[in-house]
Amino acid sequence: MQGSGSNTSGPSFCVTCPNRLSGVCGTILGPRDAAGKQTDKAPRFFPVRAGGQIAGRSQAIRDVFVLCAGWAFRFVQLSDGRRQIVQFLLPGDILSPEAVFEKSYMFSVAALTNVMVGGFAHAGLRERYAEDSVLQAAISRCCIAAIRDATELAAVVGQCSAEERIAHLLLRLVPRIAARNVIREHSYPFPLRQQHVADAVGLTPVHVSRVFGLLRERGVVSISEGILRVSDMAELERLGSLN
Amino acid sequence: MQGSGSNTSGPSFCVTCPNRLSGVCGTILGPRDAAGKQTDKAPRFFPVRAGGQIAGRSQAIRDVFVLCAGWAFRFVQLSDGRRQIVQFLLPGDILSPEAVFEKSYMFSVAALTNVMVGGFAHAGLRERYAEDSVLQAAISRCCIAAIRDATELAAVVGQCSAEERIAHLLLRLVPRIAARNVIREHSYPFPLRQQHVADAVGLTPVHVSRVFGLLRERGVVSISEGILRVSDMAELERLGSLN
DNA sequence: CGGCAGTTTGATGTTACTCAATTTAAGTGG
DNA sequence: CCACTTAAATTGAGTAACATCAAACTGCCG
Repeated sequence: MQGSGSNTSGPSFCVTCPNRLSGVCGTILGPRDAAGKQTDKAPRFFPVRAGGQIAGRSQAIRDVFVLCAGWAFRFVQLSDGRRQIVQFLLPGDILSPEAVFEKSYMFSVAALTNVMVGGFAHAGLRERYAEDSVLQAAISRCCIAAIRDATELAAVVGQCSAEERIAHLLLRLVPRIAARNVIREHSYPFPLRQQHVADAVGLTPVHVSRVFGLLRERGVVSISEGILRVSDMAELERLGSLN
Repeated sequence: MQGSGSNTSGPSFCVTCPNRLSGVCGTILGPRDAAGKQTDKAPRFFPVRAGGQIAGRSQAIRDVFVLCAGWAFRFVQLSDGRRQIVQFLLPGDILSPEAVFEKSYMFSVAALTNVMVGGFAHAGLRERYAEDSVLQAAISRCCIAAIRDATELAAVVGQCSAEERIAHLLLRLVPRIAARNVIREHSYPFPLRQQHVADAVGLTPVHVSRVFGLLRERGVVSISEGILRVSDMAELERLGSLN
């Protein structure tokens, strides 16, 4: 894990993030201690720069991390440099739900933008997990969501065309972004490079560029200056919905 | 769910299956009642014919199913007929770990061969889940494994060539088959049609046939009469291992 | 023997990849 | 604020991998 260990007192991110994981954050956070001093219950906060790795596969787990601010992504790294991005992480998301149960990370996580992560001591969390049924339920939901998302990704990547894959990615991302942040109606902050999109849907960046070009010409979506504009949601759904 | 509701008394499958899920089975099974009469704790047994559907997406969950005998597979069905097989299920496997927590199935499950499934009443299981920490741990392991497998599948399908994908599939399957059943050294029962392989790795059946042809010529693996022979495990690992 | 499901093979088409050049955007230091 | 530098996106041409279509072949069962 890179980034200094100094503890800028973290923003109270969980109060303000109305996403599916707020339950987890709210529960885990519990007693918000003075200045992020690590106790069994209060988290430590770490800043990580864009591009920096936050967790690596097979690395021993000391903390369970929650993303407080910025974007990150979970990915599988192959030995020859290829990588599959499995999930983009937004504020409030747990970086890696398996961290609660396992001894080492199964996948890697890296920062997409500059981020702030909150780390909860693994041991302390396990203790509370045993007693706290609300926490259990939250983590369960989280794991189930991870199963659903990973399975759906496999289906999309295995069965769908380039256009469908990209549409699906955007379709899943938009409501999650919207729950946190909207620029204007139908405009969302979108810090991904085309390389990220490519790694997430199993295409090359140049092909991603071509598909985005087509979608732009057809007036479906357009991306510029880090902003995603959805002009034709119906068409996007037609392309990217699995059902 | 098809298959008659009559209860042939199920085989005591869990005693004999030394796989990662035996813990779950052993725990869930608990009191093995007289003749499969449904109580809160004892399972009901259902036979399902090859090809028959066992669970369907969005279907309400009444039972949590465990595969007792035969092969099955979990898959995502797209509206236009395409499907992605997400996992092949062997005796001892839970058909769908999310069934413990959710109200409806997220994915579909079908029988590959004739199978016998054991169904545990969802309500009863939930009750026991709240109290039984061994059961909780077993289900957690199961969910974590599902996350790992689905994520790895997404990575393979998203990033790897046809040959690599097929090698990976076999590589993951062989130890699981071996834990239950081996014909001779390096020979394993393998009931999959090439269509199943195709749906599992995101290729067409004819391309699967070609790749199998190559692998056979190169003396890596060969399949005939429902038996998979692995002649060159080292090469299979070189091709199919993610690391 | 005939029919059927599954596999194999060949010929051809399409999608997406590769390589390389160009344009645009985003920083950076003067 | 502007020249300079670098990263990202776009565009074009050629190619490889896989899909599609169709026919032939195999083993199996009635």
